[in-house]
Amino acid sequence: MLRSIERALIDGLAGAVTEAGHDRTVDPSALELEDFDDDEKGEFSSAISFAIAADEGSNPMSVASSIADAHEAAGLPEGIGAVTVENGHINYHLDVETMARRTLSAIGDEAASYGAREHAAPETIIADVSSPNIAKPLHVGHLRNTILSDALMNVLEALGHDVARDNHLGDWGVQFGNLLHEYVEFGDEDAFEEDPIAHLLDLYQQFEQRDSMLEDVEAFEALTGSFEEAVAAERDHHTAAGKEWFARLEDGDEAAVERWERFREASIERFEAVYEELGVDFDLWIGESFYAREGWNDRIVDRALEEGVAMRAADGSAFIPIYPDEYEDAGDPERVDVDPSLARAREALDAAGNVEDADFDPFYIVKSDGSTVYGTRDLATIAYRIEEFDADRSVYVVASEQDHYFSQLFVAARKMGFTDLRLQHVNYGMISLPEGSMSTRGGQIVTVREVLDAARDRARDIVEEKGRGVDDDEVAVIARKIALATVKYGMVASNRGKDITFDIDEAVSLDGDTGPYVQYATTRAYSILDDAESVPEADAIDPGAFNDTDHRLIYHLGRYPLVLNLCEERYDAAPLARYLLDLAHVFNSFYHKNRVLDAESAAGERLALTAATAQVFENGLGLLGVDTLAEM
RNA sequence: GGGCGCUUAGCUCAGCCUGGACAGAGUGUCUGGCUUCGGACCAGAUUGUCGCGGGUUCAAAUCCUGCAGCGCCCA
Repeated sequence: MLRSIERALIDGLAGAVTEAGHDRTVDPSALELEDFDDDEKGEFSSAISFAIAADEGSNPMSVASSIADAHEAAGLPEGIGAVTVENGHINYHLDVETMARRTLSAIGDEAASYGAREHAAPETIIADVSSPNIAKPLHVGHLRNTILSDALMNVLEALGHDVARDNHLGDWGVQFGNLLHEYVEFGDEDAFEEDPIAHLLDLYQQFEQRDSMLEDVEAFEALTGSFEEAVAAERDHHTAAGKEWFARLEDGDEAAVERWERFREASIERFEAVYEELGVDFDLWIGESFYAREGWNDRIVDRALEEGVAMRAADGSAFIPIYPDEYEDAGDPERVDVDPSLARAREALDAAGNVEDADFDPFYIVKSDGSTVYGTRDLATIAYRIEEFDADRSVYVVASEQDHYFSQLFVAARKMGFTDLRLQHVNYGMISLPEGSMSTRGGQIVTVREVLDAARDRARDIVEEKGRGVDDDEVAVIARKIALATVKYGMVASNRGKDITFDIDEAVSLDGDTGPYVQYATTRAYSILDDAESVPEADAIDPGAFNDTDHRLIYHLGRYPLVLNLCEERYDAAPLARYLLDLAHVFNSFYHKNRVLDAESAAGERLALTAATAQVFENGLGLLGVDTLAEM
């Protein structure tokens, strides 16, 4: 409703500007949506009078008045009750009765699909989400990724896109050769059965620590050179063995593949338990290994070399050269501008003598030992998504550490001739934990398991202390849902690009801007509705019966669809999370100021409004993956 | 050495992309509110060189630019 009024206002404003004798084009940015709280500003306002006055050398106040008069004479759009001029601004005021009637009937009619719509330009979207490496536990980074991408994809689906979530597992690469080697040499069957991921992580770290051991040794100059050499030789032996195991894996060697599959299956089994607890689901679990084992990587390499997009280096590696001026807009097929030929790279290489010093960035697709890398598999994934899925957009929900990598990948893809697909890196900032909030066990990673357990324990204490109408056997279930709300809000309430400090104490304290605050408001709405004998339909109420406090709530309910649009624009779920916090504030204030049940007037109207609010909470929290609670 | 990003109240963060009317929340601190639909709440008070300098503009937290600090990536 606000959206259609906004469009009508822009058209009307453009007409009024001309009618009042001013020469100025009016675009949508000329109109601003204001908060409902301010009587002076109205709900929509325009400052276009200042720009016109500056051009004409006239007074903004009189320009504004002339436009407002012209607009009023031509007729204001339906739903706008008045136009005023204040401080040179043109302010439009909603007709509150129309707003109430239209907003409440829209929510009543559309119910669970209020806010959702058919998209004018729907896309088929495939997104890399979560994407953990197998043989390692899920950590807080995966937590943010998984929760953000789940919410974002839910929103995109609600807005009419066709979305496939692909858990793009990191299940291929030389590190699994290393792991196979460690396992064969030092692995323990029983320990693996007991807790496969923990055991594999130990082996993995053991492999990696050989490097740091070497550094330690180098630090002690007192030690003899021969000891240093011995350590280096030991390290080299294991590195070579790891590479050999990965080569065996790539060749399909039975002993290698069989073990690797065990690692993969055990990891996935553990991951699935966590995902289920988080309440998230995926459409695809393709993983990097698929592209290696099904020949997609080889085809990418062949194609890149045959078409002269990639070049061989002296050491046998192959790369696609990328020039600094090509990065801009590579994600957008309509604006991308790259030169796939190698002429420029050859010149640069001649001038510089070697790849490192040349004036381009090499995007490697084959290493000197012939094995493939990340980039090869990501190019293969793009080819697959175009050929097998006919996707319009390939989305990568990956931490912003990878910004540079993805801008290179996108340029490389364009050079490969993959021009039909929109490529988008949805990056997000790092998560850190405040000092002392949780044990990080000597600098090791903080796992999703640890965060969830801590959140659940805190939530349980609070439910036991403050819960009302909660039976003892329900405490655990409710505590779990509250814990999830705290964690999800902690991950998604900040704009995705920003690093966040996740303070579990603050998140679970349930005071102020937290997930449980929104849950609490919803529970209060349910509680009122429960006590009502019946809730009137939206078209059976008198829209003139509401007061200012009611209007404020209605206005916020009407904003909901605009908020989803904003989420799509930014590819972020944070606007939705914050909107629901706002709505909870407004609703809490509403029922404190206004009696609902047995009110002297407008009882039925406020019940209908309460029902509509509960509906919007359900819809919005549902997209964020947060459960509502009848009791808490 | 090169590139990207961040810097707004004591703390955690919106607002910036698309410039506009006194810069907003939460938290903290202080005050008030339960015989009334659930006090995990509400009402009020308090808190700012919008990192620093320069520029563009009728108008800059917002756009451009230089610098500083922090983070990340590449080498």
